[in-house]
Amino acid sequence: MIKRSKQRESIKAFLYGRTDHPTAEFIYSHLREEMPNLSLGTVYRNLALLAELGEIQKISTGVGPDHFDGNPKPHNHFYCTTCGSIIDLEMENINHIDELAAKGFPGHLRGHVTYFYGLCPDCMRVQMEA
Amino acid sequence: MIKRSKQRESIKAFLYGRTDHPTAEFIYSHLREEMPNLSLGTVYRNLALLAELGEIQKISTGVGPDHFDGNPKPHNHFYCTTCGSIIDLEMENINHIDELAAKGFPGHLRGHVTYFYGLCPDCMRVQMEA
DNA sequence: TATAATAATAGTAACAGTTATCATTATTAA
DNA sequence: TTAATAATGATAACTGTTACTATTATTATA
Repeated sequence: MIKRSKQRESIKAFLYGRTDHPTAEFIYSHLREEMPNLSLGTVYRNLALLAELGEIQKISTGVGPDHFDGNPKPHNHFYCTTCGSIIDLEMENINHIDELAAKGFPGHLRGHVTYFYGLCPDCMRVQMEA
Repeated sequence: MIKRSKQRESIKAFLYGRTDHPTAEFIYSHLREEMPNLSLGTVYRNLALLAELGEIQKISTGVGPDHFDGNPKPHNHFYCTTCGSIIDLEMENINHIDELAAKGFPGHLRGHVTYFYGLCPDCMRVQMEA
């Protein structure tokens, strides 16, 4: 049985109020300005819970810390290999790749995770100037 | 300037001799039977180097430890969410998704990482029996 | 509205996986 | 054969995350 908490609601509101994809640490350090005794463990615990409930998304690139997305609707992400930021991609969906993968595979394929990588617009600009 | 080493060659030979996708720890504990004073750091160091040289592949699912693939040719992987094993998929290539993603993206897209997930054949069998 | 049950918290310790340090050893160019 | 230096083993340190526990907050119900 889930009981509401100020902390969880703040975390959710924080994520819903932005379109970037902050890390647990980032969320923690920002919310702490308003809730000085918020605990990092609480942030992790609630991010995991919210992701499990399908209210937010967890993004694990395998490089550096996980990022979190306040938008729970399925969409693709871009990862900048220079600054580490995550950016939403507006592109047609690619779910047909699941059929391609499932064809002839003897297990049970449930889905896929994809992220695209390269240089984000900001880092591209910096590189041009140098 | 790269100097050869017994350790690196053993690691490479170990990976080239199998079609599964062992972790650094697995490689370490197996090679240690023949090289009792092999160090785990050496395994990590060489796996990173070999991956950088493009002689092997590093697979980061974001869940648990990284896995390594002795086959450096691009191909797709399946990750079993029950036992954690990584399996090669034989499927047509999906590089066209890069064009879909790059279309209208203002940064520089260099590529993508995809892994498919679900239940591997072994875990599926176990589940059937239960 | 008061109480009792229990979910959630803060603070902290512990953990997994990996990388860094550094004195010693192995490889290789000259 | 020697000198330069890349690689090693052993271990410490690090990053990101999860687990533990006593205390506090929330909520169902009396």
